Amino acid sequence: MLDTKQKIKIFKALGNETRFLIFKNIFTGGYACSIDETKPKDDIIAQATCVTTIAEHFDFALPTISRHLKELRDADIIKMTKKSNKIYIEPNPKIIKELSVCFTTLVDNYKASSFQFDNR
Amino acid sequence: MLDTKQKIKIFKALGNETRFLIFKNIFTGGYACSIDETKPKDDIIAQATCVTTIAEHFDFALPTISRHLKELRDADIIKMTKKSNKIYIEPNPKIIKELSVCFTTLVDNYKASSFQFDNR
DNA sequence: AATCTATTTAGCATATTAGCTAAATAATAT
DNA sequence: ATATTATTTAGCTAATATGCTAAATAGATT
Repeated sequence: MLDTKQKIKIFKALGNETRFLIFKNIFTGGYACSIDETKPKDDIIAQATCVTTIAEHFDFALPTISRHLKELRDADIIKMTKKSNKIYIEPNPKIIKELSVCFTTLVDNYKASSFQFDNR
Repeated sequence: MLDTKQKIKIFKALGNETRFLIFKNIFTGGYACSIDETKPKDDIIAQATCVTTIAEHFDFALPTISRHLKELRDADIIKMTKKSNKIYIEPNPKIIKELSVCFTTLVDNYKASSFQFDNR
C-alpha cells in the first residue's frame, strides 16, 4: 500500500499541467520512439517511447522535459530503462491502480460511516 | 466526467502535505465541530466540522488553513456551507469517486492495449 | 580518436506557493 | 450600540517550482 508521503508525491507530480500531459501521453500510448518489428512481441522496449520523442510533442526545451520525467519517475508513476544511449519510458500501471483502489476505499468508508449517522 | 483542468486542480490541491492532511481528516471524519443531537439525523450540518475546528488540529495560523480550505473547495473536493456565522465543511465523495473511476479506466485501457501487442 | 546522439546537470531568472500578522467583514450575543 | 465569534482579505517574506541556455556525461558510429 502507498503511504502518505508517496501519495503526496504522486499528486504533486500530476498537479502540474506539463507533467500531467506527459503522463497522460505515456499512459495512453501516444507515441513510440522505437517500434521494432524484428524484436519479440514481449519486448517492452521495442514499443516504448524515449525522452527526445516525448520532448518533440511539447513546446519546452529538452532539459525541461527531462526534469519533468525525473519527477514522474521519482513518484513511481513511470519506469525509465536505459538501453544503449537511449532511455525507454513506460507507465507504471501498478501505482495508478493502487491509487484508484485507495480512492475507492476512501469513498466506501465514508459512505459506510455516514450511513451509521444519517441513513444516506 | 472530470476534464483535464479539473483533474490537474485536484492533484495540485492534494499535492501539498497540509492540504492532503486536511482533506484526509475531513474525509475520514476526524472531528466534528457541532454534533447536535436535537437536530434530525439527516441534517448534514449537525455532524460537520468548521474552519476553526480544523485549524485547531494544525500548527498553522487560522488564515493559512482558511486559504487551504478555499483551494480544496475550488478543486471541488470539499463543500463549504455557511450557516449563521460558521462555515460547515463536508467532503465531496462524488469527485473522489470520479477520480478513482478515471484511474481504473486508464489502467484497464492500458492493459487492454498492451495485450494487443505483447500478451501481457 | 573524433564526432554524433541521447540525456542529465549546473546555474540562472522569474513565477508561484505557503507561511505569517494585521485589518476587514459578517453574523450573533450582550 | 458594542463586543464577541468565525472567517476572509491584504500585504508581506521566504521557499519552492518552472522555465531557459550552456556545459557535461555516456554511449554509438565513423
